[in-house]
Amino acid sequence: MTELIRTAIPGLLAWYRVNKREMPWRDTPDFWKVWVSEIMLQQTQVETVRPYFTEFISKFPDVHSLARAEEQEVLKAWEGLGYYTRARNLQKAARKVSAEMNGQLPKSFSRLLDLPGLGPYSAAAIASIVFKEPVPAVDGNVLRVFTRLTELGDDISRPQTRTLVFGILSDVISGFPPGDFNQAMMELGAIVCKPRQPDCPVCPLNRICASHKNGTQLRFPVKKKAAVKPHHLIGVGICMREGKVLIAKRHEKQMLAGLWEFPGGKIENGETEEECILREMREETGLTVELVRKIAKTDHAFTHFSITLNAWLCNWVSGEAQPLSGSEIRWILPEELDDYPFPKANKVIIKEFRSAVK
DNA sequence: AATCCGGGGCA
DNA sequence: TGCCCAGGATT
Repeated sequence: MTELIRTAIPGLLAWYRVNKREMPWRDTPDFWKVWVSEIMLQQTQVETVRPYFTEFISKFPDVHSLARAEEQEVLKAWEGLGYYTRARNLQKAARKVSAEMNGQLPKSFSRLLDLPGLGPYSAAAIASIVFKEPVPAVDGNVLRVFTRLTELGDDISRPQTRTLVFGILSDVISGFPPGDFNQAMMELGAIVCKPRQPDCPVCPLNRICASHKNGTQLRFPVKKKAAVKPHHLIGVGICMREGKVLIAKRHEKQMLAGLWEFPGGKIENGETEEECILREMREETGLTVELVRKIAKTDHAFTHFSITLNAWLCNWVSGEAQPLSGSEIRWILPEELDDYPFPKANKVIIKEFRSAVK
C-alpha cells in the first residue's frame, strides 16, 4: 500500500505548488510564525485564523516579546478565537524557549513534543516545515484523505488509528520534501477532499483512491457518534454601582481560565431567572442586588454542552464585593470593558449593555 | 483509553 | 436550528 501511495505523491506535490492558498505564515523561514500559526490552526480554520495571526504577530513579533508579555495581554489578543489554554500554553512554551533555550526551538519532533501545547500534530508540522524532518503531520484533513484513499474503516477517534496512519505515512513521506508533503495533504483535505462535497474530478490522488473508485467517499472517515449535549439555562447579573460595573476573573484551573465575566450561574430546578441571579450574586460576590430589567438573551454552544444566557441589569444594594467564586473581582467603568478579555458568549451581553447604559 | 476544553461552517 | 468538524491535556 505504501508503494502505491508513493507513486501518486509527485502528482500531489505538483497539484500543491499550483493550488496552495496564500497564507502569511507559509513559505517563511521564521519559525515563530510557523509555530504561532500551528497553534492557532488547532481546531480552527484558516480563514478564521488569518486576522488573528496578523494582529498577534504585530503585537508579539518574536518569541521573546511573547515571553515578556502579561498573560492578560495575550488572552486579549486571543479573545474570540476560543480554546484559551492554547494561548496560555503558547506563552508558557515561549517563556521556556526564551529563557532556557537561547530563543531557539528544539530541532527534532520528539523534543518539540516536550513543549506545552505541542502534541503529535503540531510537533510534526513544525519539525517538517521548519526543520525538514520527515515526520507526518496527521490532522483531521489528513485522516479524511487517508481513510478515503484506503477505505480504512477504523474509528479515527481512537489513538490506535492515529498511530496506524502515522506509521504508514512515515514510510510514504521518506524521500519527499516533508513540509510540502504534509501541507499538500492538509491542503487537499481542506479544499478538495472536503467532508461533505469532495471534488474528486480535480483530485490528484483520484487515480489510486479506493473511495473514488467505489463511490464510498461519504462513508469515511468513520468515527463514533458524539454524545448528546446537555443544555443549561444561565442567569447573569450586570451589576451597577455609582456608574461602575462589576466583573469577575475566572480561576486558573477553570474552563476559560484567566478570562473575565459577569457573575452568574445555572438556573436550578424550580428557580426563576430572577431568583437565580439574586442567589448567584450573593454566592459569587457576597452582594445584595436589585434587578432592574432583562437586557439580553443569547445562545452559545460549547463542545459538551450548550447554554442560554439570560442577562439582567442590576443595582448594588449592600455588601462589599468579594471574589468568592473567581480569583479576582473589580468595579470598572463601562468603557474599560474593552481592556479585559471576555469569552465569546459575552459579546452580545456587552453590546446590549452598552446601548442600555447609554 | 476516555474525557474534557471553544467556536465556526454549512445544509 | 441542528449537525459536523477536531488537537492537546488530564486522569
